[in-house]
Amino acid sequence: MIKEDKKKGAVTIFDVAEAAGVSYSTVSRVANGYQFVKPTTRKKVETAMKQLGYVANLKARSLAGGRSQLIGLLVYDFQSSYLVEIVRGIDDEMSQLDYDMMLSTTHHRKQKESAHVQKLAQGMVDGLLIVLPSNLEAYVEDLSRQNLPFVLIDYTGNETETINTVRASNRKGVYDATSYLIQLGHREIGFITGAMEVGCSAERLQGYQDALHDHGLVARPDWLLAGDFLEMSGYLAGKRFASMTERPTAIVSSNDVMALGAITALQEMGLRVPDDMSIIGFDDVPEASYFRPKLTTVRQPLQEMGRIAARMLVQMIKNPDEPAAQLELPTELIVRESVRPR
Amino acid sequence: MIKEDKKKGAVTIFDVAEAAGVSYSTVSRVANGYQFVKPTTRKKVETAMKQLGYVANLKARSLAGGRSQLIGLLVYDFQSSYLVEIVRGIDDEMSQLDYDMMLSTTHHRKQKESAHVQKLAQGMVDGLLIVLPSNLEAYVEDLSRQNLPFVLIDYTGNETETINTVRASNRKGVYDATSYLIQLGHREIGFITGAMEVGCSAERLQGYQDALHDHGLVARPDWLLAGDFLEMSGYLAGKRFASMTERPTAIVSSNDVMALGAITALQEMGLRVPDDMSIIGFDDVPEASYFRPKLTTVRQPLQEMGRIAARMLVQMIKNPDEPAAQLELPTELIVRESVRPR
DNA sequence: ATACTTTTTGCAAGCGATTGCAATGATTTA
DNA sequence: TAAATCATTGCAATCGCTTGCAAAAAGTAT
Repeated sequence: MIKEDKKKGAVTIFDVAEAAGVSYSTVSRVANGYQFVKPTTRKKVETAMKQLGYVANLKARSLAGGRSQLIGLLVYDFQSSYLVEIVRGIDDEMSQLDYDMMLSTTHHRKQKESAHVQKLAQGMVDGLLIVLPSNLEAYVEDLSRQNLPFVLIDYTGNETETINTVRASNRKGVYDATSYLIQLGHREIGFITGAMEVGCSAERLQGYQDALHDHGLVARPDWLLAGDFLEMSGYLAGKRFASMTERPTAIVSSNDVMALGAITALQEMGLRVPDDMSIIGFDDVPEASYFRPKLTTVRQPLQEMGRIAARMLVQMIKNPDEPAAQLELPTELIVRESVRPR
Repeated sequence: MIKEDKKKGAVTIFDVAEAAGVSYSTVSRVANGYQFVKPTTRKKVETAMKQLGYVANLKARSLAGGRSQLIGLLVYDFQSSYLVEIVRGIDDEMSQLDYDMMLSTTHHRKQKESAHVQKLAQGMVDGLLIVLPSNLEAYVEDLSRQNLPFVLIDYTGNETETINTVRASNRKGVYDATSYLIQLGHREIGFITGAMEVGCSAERLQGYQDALHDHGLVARPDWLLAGDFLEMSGYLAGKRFASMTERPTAIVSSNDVMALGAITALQEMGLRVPDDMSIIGFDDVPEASYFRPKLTTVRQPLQEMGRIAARMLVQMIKNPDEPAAQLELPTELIVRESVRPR
């Protein structure tokens, strides 16, 4: 009845205040769980809120300085399973922590990145989760200045000591994968790189090179093919490898999607995997185990990374003075069917 | 210089107004592309905005009644590829239309649905895109009352004439798939249903039954197994089919994920697909073509559905008087490797 | 130059919350 | 019983922006 007065449906704290016979500030305090409210008053207000179906207006709340229970999620793409997996982890955790997320996709348009960051920051989020390849310097400063908490996922850069990051052990993961191949008797091992503007690509390459070196092998430059994390580049690399007169007996790919592309290419060229060529990926995206042969790969705990980043962020939001942390999660070699002893 | 006065970084319209020597309302008008602003003034303001790096504060803007360029996206889950595909389409289109999206996942918690809807609606979005199984009555009324534009994706219900929906031809898709099997000589055809609380499940089942009927075949009740769209239920159905003494020669599954589960089960029981059993899915999620045997399936244009829904919504936002439309997109039979003539 | 339009601008009133500060009531202490 | 203390509550100012309304400026016709 009472609420029918107003034209538009929205029930405000004033409506609740009137219904409960208290002032609007008291309603606000109840809504925010402020401690100094007389229990009986609290009850009255809560009843009124329930009865009127009051829902806080986020824009107003966060404009006035409160929390919006909204975090921003900035990713560069949404097509790759890699990102979807991370987002799944984030979504899962955030939804348990009662946060919603605002998703912004830059679609690789570099110039848009910092505009997006600005928009989100000045916008309405309590914190930011960022999965972007690089170009960080452009907005990190802005963010710190506005002291908006943020966590970088899978970012690999230098001056990282003062900011929160969550990543996987890229170097070690590839190092282990390469060592595994070597233990299986492989001596001629090729490598497909990721997009080199992304920090982790260099780390993975390093893992490959270190492993060869530590086992007394030398990396042949012609077996180091440049990829960009997309399937097509893996496919092309596969074609290249297949048509070499001296070809390696095993290949390490900087991610699963390229590995899958490479296998397709190899098969098209009449080579069998793993009989004629072993291949190992990185990430362990869902497709890796659907594909036949099932892909042997280095699992990066993507969902877990998302979850942890989410928790870190909420932690930062609650306590902004928390010192920054850099987490590196362990990777794990998942043995399936795409590798065979030499 | 000027902006350094303020403690916090945020540049407001007041700062811009001062720098440009005009009133704040003028700045607001320029920011919103209002027509009655003298060109020279507009230029001055724009220069000042650029120089100070002004970014509109969304919360304030939408609180005051403006647009937020934000749409809400309500899904019940984020684990299935089916939803991810739809979201991909939406993201793609929305980002071109310069909207951001706020993602809320209900994680199947029914009671949370309407709370989420409320939150988003009272929150700050200009419109809502909803992918939820059912339970619609609970909030559709709320939405209409607040006249917040919204579009339902893949919703199948009755009283749908007054609301915007985008869906695929579920019945026809399964009808075609079943007919295809029949044309290939199959006479004994099993079926795995989806979760029956979801509207499209009934439609798909109907398609199966209609096809059998139209070809003079009768549906055997013991070949109609209940699934819930998740892989495990497909797997269990596969086991059931495999262990029947009289088993069908082909199976139609209400979605791909269950079909994949069923194939796994059949293989485990020593049956070859498609040699001993043909199977056909629905959706055409990415996994369908990675799997071996590659899955023959009915493609539902998921990304396209997302894109179209996005466009419809933006249309509604711009012109709220637009009449509601119900779009049904055609499905398409994708022939791969999991079906063989009887 | 005067009166009348038509553009451009500025002021002020919200939008729906949060919060510091002051006032009220209740409870203790002396 | 008065004074002092502490939990409760209310008022008013703010957050940054949109917009109706009225005043100022510019342009036209007389």
